[in-house]
Amino acid sequence: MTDRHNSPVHIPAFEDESCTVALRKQLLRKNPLFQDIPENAVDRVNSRFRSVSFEKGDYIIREGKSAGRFYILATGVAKLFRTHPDGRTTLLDILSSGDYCGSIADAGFGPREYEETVIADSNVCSISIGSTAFRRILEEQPSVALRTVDTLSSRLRLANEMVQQLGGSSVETRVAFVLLRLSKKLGQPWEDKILIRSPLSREEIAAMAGTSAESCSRTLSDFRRRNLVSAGRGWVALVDPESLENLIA
Amino acid sequence: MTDRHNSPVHIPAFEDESCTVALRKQLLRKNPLFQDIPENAVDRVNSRFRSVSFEKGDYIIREGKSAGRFYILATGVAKLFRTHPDGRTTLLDILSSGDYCGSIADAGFGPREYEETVIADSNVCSISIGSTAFRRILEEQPSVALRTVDTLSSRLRLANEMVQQLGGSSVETRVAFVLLRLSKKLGQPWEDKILIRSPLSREEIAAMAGTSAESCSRTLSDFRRRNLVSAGRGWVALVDPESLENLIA
DNA sequence: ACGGTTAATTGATCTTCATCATGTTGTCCC
DNA sequence: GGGACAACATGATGAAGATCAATTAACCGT
Repeated sequence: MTDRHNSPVHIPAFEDESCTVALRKQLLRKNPLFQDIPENAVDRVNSRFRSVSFEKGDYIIREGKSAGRFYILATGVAKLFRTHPDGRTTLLDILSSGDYCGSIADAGFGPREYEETVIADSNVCSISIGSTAFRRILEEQPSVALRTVDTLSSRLRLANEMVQQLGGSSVETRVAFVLLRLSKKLGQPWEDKILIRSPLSREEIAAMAGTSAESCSRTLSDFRRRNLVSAGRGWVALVDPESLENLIA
Repeated sequence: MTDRHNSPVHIPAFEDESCTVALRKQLLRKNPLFQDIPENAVDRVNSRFRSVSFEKGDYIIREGKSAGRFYILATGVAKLFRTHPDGRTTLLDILSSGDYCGSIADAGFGPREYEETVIADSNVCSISIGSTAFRRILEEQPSVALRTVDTLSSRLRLANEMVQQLGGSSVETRVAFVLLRLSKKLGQPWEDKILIRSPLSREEIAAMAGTSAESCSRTLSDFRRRNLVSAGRGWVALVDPESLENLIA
């Protein structure tokens, strides 16, 4: 387990970023959703949001609670999951800066309660808006609506890919798939590898890949032997993404 | 196997509907996406679509083919699936009247090729529009954009539910889940039961539930013994949806 | 109504993976 | 730097389900 030495747990990616005012202000313009709104509309849109911070471990949204707000993450990471009736949990995604969660649909359409839970996995700064107000923006700013449609389409495609993987692949393939997906989203170069910038236990990878923590551990050990990944307590880095990609195809 | 006698294969649900002009014209107004466009815009929007028919077995869209069109089904059913590299197939959804498929994103955003395949499972009439033209409608008619966002959100939620099921449940649960989902979408009362209005082989149910045709058959046999479903060659009807629902929870 | 075709069923076997149990090691905190 | 705790690793076992094989019977055409 030589991998474990010189662990990356303390490199900046894993530290809290501060949630400065400047950052919160610039979030809108950096966010894909608002990329092409006209200059003169930025302030008006911006003023409708308010900022909200969460401590690590806080619920951002919670299954069963009454829905109605929409959040965009500025800094930090959060975990999006669904809970089975028996208490087990399926990790659907890890959200980071620019990602959003919550409900867009309001009273008329869709469920009145959140069906997913989002928990801050580090300190998180976000901006937030009520669904109804957000819908007003969508009406007034067609470009935002188009971007929203695009982003939702893209998420839907990812979800469908996941359904395909879970439905028809081995544990090895599913774990490889999850790692690649996370690295594309949260990857950061580190010592010739791609480090996944999020605390990530075996249990959590397992919850994403639809397997058990033990099987996940075995698979990672195997990947390590084949020099495909480095992994330690709470972190994973990809050494050879191409070969992992081949495992899936 | 007394179930099999008096098969429903020939009741109207399974017959082709004709694709009349009147029907095609009314499609827009019945479709959720266009439900609240102003009266005076209907014709303008309508004129941008063109109608396309498909014979049973035709490809409507095909993985790997260059994307760029958007289809709304008027009559008939079609199957939406993804193909694994090894040729196996994951059935993601069964589309029927009012459902749509294809790409909304155009050149700038998203992949240039379809990532899913849709095959007509009966004769299908649809209306179709280029992605770019559709985006123009989204820009001009905010209500359509909102509806599109809502529908995508709803589909995404369904996909996430599916991920949860596939990731953490037994074959029995997954099959029950798939049957319930299909019955909600394609259910039709028939002899005190809810018939699923679509040709549906064990293989296809299996492809949706992420299992093998044999396991699916065993599960259905068991459900039949417990008086939860009726099923024959190519069809399934729910006898006791409540109990099936309990299997999932 | 009668065969023929092919989906569906059922049984037997083998593989994969979840689970349980136990040992190991990184990380945190002093 | 050292001890404690929790995460991780790994071995053994069993259960769920995939796969292979053989039989049955639903539906179709005539």
